[in-house]
Amino acid sequence: MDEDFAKWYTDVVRKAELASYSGVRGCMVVRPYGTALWENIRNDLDARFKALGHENVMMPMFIPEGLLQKEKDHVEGFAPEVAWVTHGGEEKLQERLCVRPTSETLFCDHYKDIIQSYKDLPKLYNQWCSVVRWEKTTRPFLRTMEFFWQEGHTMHETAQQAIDETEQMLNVYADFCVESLAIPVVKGKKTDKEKFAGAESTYTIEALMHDGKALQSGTSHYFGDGFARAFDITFTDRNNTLQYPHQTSWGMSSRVIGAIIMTHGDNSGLVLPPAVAPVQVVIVPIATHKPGVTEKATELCERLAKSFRVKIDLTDNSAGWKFAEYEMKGVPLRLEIGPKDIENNQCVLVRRDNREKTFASLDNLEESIAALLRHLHDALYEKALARREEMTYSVGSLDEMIENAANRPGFIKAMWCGELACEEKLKEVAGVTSRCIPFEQEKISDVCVCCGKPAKNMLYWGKAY
RNA sequence: CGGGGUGUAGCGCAGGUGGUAGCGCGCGUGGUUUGGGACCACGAGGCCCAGAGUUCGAAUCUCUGCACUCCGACCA
Repeated sequence: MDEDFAKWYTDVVRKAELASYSGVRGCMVVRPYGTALWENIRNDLDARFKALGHENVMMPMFIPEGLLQKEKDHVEGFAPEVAWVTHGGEEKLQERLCVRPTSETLFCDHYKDIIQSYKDLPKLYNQWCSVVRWEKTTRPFLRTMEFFWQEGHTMHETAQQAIDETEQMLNVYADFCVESLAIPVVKGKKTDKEKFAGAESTYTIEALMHDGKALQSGTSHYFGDGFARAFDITFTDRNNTLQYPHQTSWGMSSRVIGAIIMTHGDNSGLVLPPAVAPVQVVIVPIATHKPGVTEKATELCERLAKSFRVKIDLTDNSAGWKFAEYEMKGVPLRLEIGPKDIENNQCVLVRRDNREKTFASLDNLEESIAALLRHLHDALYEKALARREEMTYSVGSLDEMIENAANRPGFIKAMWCGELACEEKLKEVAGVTSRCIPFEQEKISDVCVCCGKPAKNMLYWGKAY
């Protein structure tokens, strides 16, 4: 994986059977294993959203051109990458329809109809869907023309409530990454240059991949009342005066699957965090030709299925083949059971992350497995965190920035004056973009790394996917 | 969208001085195996990316597309 990270990545996607290329440029077939992984991610996140009062809806996949154009910054941001439907059957359409690249405009159009009074607020909607962006270059999960995601769109009585929602949802994403994906993230705010088209402010969680490149893993936007004004959404407030509601949107996409691959994967393939792994324990019976082995292993599988996502492999592939196969697929725990184990009322448990083997009694096996899965999750997180720390460093001067950006992959911490010109210059001379203004600030120096004028903030810089 | 690379069996590749194709893995059947990618036998599988051109004849030569891929620029 160190020689050619890009090839390693696409090999893992293919060999672990997450996705295949399709006949459609830039679009992938998400295979059953990849789909099961996405479903687990989705169910986990969905429960977190619903616990906070959000409701799921389903919007149309088409946006009439006129609707898309209502908010100026928004259309300018997305116009270059939308797909247009111009014909219905043989008939040319009166008005072109774009295939949604994101659904702010559709939600606004609908909110206009259903929001009349402060009593109608807040509206906390979310949808799970796919969207299309006409990307120039694509890679499975990281950037595809059609991708899968959820987009939350909420409307609030006051600016403060909307700001609170924006921050709350960013925290939901960050907690999800840590608790379910074992991926450490940096929480922060995007600079104006990097913020979402039409947003007042954009918040982000940034993760660092194995190769030192950053991956934006979730994002949450505060819109103020910009869209509400553009779409003429108004409500009567508690003092019987007409107001514009305040809005947010937030999204996390199937791209996080890319983050999982590039955060935890190793030379043997994928390594999946137990919380979302389609198979948490794979049972490999040994010497199935010996009497009783298959029966005992099957019985064990049925028993464990009550507590874990478990699979038994009874194919006649060799044991060694199965070991390699499930390592490639990132299954967190392998359970081996053979004639010798059966005699001793035990089995062998092997961790995917460090291949550590332990003999476990069949009597309290559920506890042993649960503990190992917990330890594995923690170990994945600690390892990823340690690597991120190792690859995060500070620079104080422009020369140092250029030198390090070229030779040392990772997050680069540096002070910034707040000017767009400096961001553009750093992009040009060092090839780095601002990842975020982290909530956890630290003072490296008093002056901007680029222009030397007084600095406003410390930023994370880096090369991004 | 700019620069490079690659398109031949499911996958990885070879072949190519023009004469309709081969290897390894995988796949099917039968058998022997099974604690780190087992083995034997038989077998199936290809408009050689697409279109046009040159030619008696094109997988091979010439154009033109398209797809994938890597490196930039742009974006979740």
